[in-house]
Amino acid sequence: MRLLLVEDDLELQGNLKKQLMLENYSVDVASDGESGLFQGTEHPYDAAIIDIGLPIIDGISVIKALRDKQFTFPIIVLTARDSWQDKVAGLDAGADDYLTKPFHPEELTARLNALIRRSVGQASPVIENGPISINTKSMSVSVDGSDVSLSSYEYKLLEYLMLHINEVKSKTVLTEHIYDQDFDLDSNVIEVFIRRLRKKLDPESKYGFIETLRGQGYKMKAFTV
Amino acid sequence: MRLLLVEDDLELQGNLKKQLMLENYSVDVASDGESGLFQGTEHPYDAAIIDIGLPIIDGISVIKALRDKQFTFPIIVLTARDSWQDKVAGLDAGADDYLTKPFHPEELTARLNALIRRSVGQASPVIENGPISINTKSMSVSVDGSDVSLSSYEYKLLEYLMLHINEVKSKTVLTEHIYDQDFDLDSNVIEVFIRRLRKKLDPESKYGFIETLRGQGYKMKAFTV
DNA sequence: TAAAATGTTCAGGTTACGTTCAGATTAAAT
DNA sequence: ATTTAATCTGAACGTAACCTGAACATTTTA
Repeated sequence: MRLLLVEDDLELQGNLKKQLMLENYSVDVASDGESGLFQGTEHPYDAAIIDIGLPIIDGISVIKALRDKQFTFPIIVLTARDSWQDKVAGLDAGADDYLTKPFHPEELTARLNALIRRSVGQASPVIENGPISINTKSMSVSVDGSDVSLSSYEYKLLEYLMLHINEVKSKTVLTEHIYDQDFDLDSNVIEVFIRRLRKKLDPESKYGFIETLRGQGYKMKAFTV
Repeated sequence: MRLLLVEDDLELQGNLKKQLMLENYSVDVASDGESGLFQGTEHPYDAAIIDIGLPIIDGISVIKALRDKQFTFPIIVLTARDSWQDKVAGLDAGADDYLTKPFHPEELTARLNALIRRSVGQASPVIENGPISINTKSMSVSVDGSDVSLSSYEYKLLEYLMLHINEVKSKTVLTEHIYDQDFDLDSNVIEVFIRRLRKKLDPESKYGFIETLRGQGYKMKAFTV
């Protein structure tokens, strides 16, 4: 974990850096707003600690500038003054937390840990297979980068196949996994949905995503890109 | 945004609830740890505010229990005592932030806003998506640079969708996050508000911001500028 | 207190989707 | 080569899900 610490009080800066390094962080320091902002845009930080009262450029402006440039790492504001307006201004500028000096170093590290824990988070729920990509969270599908809109059941079927790439799935199995209650198995719904999927995903049949294994079922072919 | 407020001082509870509702939050309250814990497990909250000193079950235990049960919404701890050990204990139990009484209500709402934004991966209080831009602080909305005035519920709905861009949200989920107490789910309020939003944000339907996924819900489409 | 704005319900119109069907194609079996 | 069964394919249909304008109810503002 790499941190940026922007603090003009050199004694405090040194102490905090020491404490943070004890907690196994890598720490870069800056002593004024300008170089803090520069550093923040140049390196990939996991979090930043920024004093409000800084030479050249004040802390609030640094935070605003970073957020404007779409940097999203967590930021903790340090404020010497015990004025709640300052804290609110910091949070409104895009900071995630603040600490009022003086504070116990344990407080800083506890908050840092909580913030960083939260800012990392869920892996992206995307399944890819060659030109096909599906996002299970947004239930969206794209082929060769362009979106394809599927109906509910079309999507369910595709998702199941994408989750079992290269496995042959019989119509019975597909039916069971797509419908909750048991369903009339004499129906040809699966055939119809497979047809519609093929048409939507691959109108010119140039890929042949879904293979038919007569008597056995269907298979989503694996593409080694 | 739906909040849970657990506070046994009824006067403070009332004041905070009023203040939070002014900020357009839907607020459920509890006055002891036991019912707070129960409520927290029963409804889908976007954040919780929990006092440390509570009857029946103390705040720390409530937080621990919620985190044990895998609830991940942000939690802010209120502490009457000015002891940093208490704060650290709260954070270690799984809280994301704390406030020491007495505090200014503005501080609470500023921190809440920041936390909720952060919890959905949004660092800045301004959320942009193609031609739409909303400011979660001033609750103002603009499309193509010109202001659009929304009613309270219209805004709540839009904000929730903007905080979850590209995610499909069912009418049930939308209802739960927009209203506090449970609400008649047979109603078609969501449909009506979606309709009004579409009309106000995109009168000529040239953008199609909000997509309908039949049987699943609505989705705020991501615009890659 | 009246008027305006907002929230909520209602009812009828519209459409997308799931489902079925029937005939055409294809592959396997004899 | 002929038969048979499995799959393909386009189209049709009925039904919820959704849309939509307006009415009614409630809260806020003047």
